[in-house]
Amino acid sequence: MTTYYQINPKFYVSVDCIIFGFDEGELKLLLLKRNFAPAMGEWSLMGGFVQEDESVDNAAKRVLKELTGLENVYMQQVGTFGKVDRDPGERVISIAYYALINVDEYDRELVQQHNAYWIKLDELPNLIFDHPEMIAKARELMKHQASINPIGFNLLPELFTLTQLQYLYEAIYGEEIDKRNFRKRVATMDFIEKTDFIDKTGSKRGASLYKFNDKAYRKDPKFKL
Amino acid sequence: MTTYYQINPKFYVSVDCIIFGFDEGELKLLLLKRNFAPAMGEWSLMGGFVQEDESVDNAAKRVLKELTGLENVYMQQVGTFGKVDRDPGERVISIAYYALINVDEYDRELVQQHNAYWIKLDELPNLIFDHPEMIAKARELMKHQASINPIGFNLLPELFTLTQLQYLYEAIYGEEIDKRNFRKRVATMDFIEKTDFIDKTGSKRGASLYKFNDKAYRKDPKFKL
DNA sequence: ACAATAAGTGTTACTTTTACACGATTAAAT
DNA sequence: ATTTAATCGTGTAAAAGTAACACTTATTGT
Repeated sequence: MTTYYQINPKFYVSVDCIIFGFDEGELKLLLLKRNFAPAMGEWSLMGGFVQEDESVDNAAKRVLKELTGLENVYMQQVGTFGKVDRDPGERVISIAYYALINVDEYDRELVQQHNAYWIKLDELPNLIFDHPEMIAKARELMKHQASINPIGFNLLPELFTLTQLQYLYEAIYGEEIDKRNFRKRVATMDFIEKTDFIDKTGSKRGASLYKFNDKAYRKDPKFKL
Repeated sequence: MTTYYQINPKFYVSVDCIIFGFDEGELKLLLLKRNFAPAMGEWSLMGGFVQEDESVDNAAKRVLKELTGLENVYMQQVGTFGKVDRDPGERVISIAYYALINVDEYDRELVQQHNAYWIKLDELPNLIFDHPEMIAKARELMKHQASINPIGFNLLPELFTLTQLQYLYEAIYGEEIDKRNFRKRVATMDFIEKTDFIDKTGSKRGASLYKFNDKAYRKDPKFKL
């Protein structure tokens, strides 16, 4: 079409996914022990190259689906990493996204095929390239967004106890939260609804199960935890 | 080197700059009335293509310098815009950055050569492509960052009155601020230092001029306005 | 029946935020 | 010389929000 663009160089563009899960009271990331080139044998985020026919956002969704089988997952762009030598093989500009998934629901077979494992956030191995920087930025961003938007529920099953919710937020913030103050705040948010179901697995007494009501949230979207 | 990458497509990658200035009590953006292709005659952000030998961040700095002559400017990445058809001419993936500059200091001749003008934020013209979306996101991000980091001072001259500082934050937040409460908060931040200079241009009485002391800030980096 | 375990529940002190009005100073006009 | 006009600079009190803190309840397993 125009000749305007042609004097400029073109680049490989990739996406990298920081996939958060919440399991056994801890935040974890789904990481690849690479059994493919480049950097075979090393740990990395799940990534892939943007293709001609897809937006960058859709590339991130595709890459997440390739690993987990999941669609309609909450994802957020973290930032673009564009140092000249960030990938020692070739120049690649990469856009990082984070995803919040429920660890009960992903496709275990696909994950195994990719040689991916859930690793606790405080036990991360060495990772290739600038992936540690991507993770650090994703963590900060997720922490901030989770404090003012009800996105944490993406990490929980549909029904959850208040104790589970509190442990999740303690993991996100990296600090303990007072139980009574936490429950007081939850009580102000009508979209966190008590159900008639009881969870008996966590205690002898049993704990009420709650659910997040998205429709009620959108009527009065005020969230703070 | 490896053949691993070669099956993947490459893309033009550009940067677009949302350049904020503060003048006559209002926030403004430096926008181009394009006298070049494509979209000649229309309004746009200042942009440019990433080159082989520069990081994406450095491309943004270069593009800002091409228009304003300024270096060492506060810039922040806003996000990456990667829809397939966002540029109708060719597929271009663009990374938006915002910059905060002091309107007393840019190179007026360069700006004139580029046919660029300062436009009030609430009087923006129609802009090409997804530039309005970039601006909206930059504004939100800048507002948030300016509330918790002392970056607003980049928009002011080295010496400023408290009234100027207040008007700046009113412009950033889009709402009025109580004068006494504002000054009380400023008084808690020792790195906003009163100087012996008096500004007589704004009032008959004269107002003390203050300056931001970066070294003092770094000793006790707590900012909130 | 009692021991063990997690669930559930209010009050008080403290901190932060908000609302609000007038005298001081000086240049310019009369 | 006096008045006018304009912005600068200052404190208090009420309200809202946040933080600290400990015991009873319900149930299962021994």
